[in-house]
Amino acid sequence: MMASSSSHGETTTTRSSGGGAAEEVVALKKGPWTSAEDAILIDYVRKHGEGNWNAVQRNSGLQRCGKSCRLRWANHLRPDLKKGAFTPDEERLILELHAKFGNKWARMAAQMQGRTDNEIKNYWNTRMKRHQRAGLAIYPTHIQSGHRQHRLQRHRKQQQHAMKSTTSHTQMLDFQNQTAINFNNPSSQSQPFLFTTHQVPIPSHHHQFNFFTEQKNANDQQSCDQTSLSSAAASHSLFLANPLHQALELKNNEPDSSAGIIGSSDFGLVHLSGSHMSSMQSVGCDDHRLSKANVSSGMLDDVYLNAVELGNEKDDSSNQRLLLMPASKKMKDCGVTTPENSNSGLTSIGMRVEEPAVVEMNPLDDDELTSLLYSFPSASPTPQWYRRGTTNNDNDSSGDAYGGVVLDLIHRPAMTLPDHLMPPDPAANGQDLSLEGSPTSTLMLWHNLPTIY
DNA sequence: AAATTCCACAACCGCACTCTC
DNA sequence: TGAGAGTGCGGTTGTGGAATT
Repeated sequence: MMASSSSHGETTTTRSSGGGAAEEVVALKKGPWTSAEDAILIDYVRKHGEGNWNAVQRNSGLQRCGKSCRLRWANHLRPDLKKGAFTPDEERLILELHAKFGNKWARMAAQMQGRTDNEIKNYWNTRMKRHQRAGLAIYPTHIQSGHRQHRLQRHRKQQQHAMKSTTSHTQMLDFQNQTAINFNNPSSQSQPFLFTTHQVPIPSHHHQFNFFTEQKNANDQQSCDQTSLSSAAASHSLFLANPLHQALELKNNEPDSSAGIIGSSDFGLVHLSGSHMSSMQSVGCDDHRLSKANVSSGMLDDVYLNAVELGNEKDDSSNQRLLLMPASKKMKDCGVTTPENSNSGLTSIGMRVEEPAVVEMNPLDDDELTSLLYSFPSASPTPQWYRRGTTNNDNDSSGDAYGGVVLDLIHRPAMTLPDHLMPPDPAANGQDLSLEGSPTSTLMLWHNLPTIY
């Protein structure tokens, strides 16, 4: 049994020995490094090389934990580090890399000679804050449009594949036309169903919207391919790159936006809060061999994902189709961590974190996201800022700037859900997902979905 | 000049992966 | 095959200095 306590920059680690007496092992220092400590560490690495960082403390007398040593070396003492502010070229590169990778700082750092993930992360975060405050777009137009064009291209390709594909036990989902959405009864784990809800106190929402592309062979569970709705939101910055999302975030930051986002706390599709936005990431996974890639950012995974991606592009017979599947079932089948057993990989909005490489494979684009949003009940109570956005209030600059998008969203006719789209009786299956109103009612409230605070 | 806010940076923390035994 | 150590990564927090009020 190990216990740690920390005070005045020192962490004392004790280990209870058999007799019950606590044996003091070591007092590890915390806080800023001194030049003397740096010298010891540099000397140690010069003699022994990098790695085995826990041995540094044992062999050099440095009262720092291995992690701290590694970090200090990697971020400050490494001889190949580039010091000083980022050059304009580097700043441009960061933007491009972030558009490509999302918040994968280590991967970005790997592309930037002499720069550390921490540096890039700090730069990005402060820049994000600044831009958020100023209400500016995160990406310059050329990166934004380039990225979008790239994704649209892929999307069209995927759509062509989908159109060619044959029908199987699950119906094809056409996001553009909002047809053939298969919401099967979730009471049966084997049945496809869109939602999994878990009654977890905010902010740990696990309300997921999972989408799977399925290979031709429906029985080949290993070849399943899962992406999620949040992939359309991609990284935080990609999220913000979308005017709709910008609008959402801007609105959400308003003092009077206490009720929620996307028109309603009851709508709940997107849960955002300022403090959580930084963790917004892209989402997705591939087959079960790639399930680890869902949470890993390893280069080998990248290589593999890229290979898969290339293969998919070349192989017209892959016929990937978008399916709505029960998240827990499908994800288990794919070897993907499910909300039931892990919080990891979930964004603050309850969306699953995706490997950026899969973002590129993701057939969902912002358009599909918007289409999907349309597929949800829209006639929900809206907060003040939301209603303002719909009235073209000229005094509301943010509503003005993004009003078109928001307005379009809310002014979709309230949809009615057929019986088979109705969520299950919570009492019957233990799921706490419910709709308020009749299936034919135009007012449907998802009253247990996440809200914005 | 003092107080407050903003900003950049360093460091820590928790989680998850990989490797070895 | 499972456990534990080592390591990497991303998010968050703490801190000191600059800028602003």
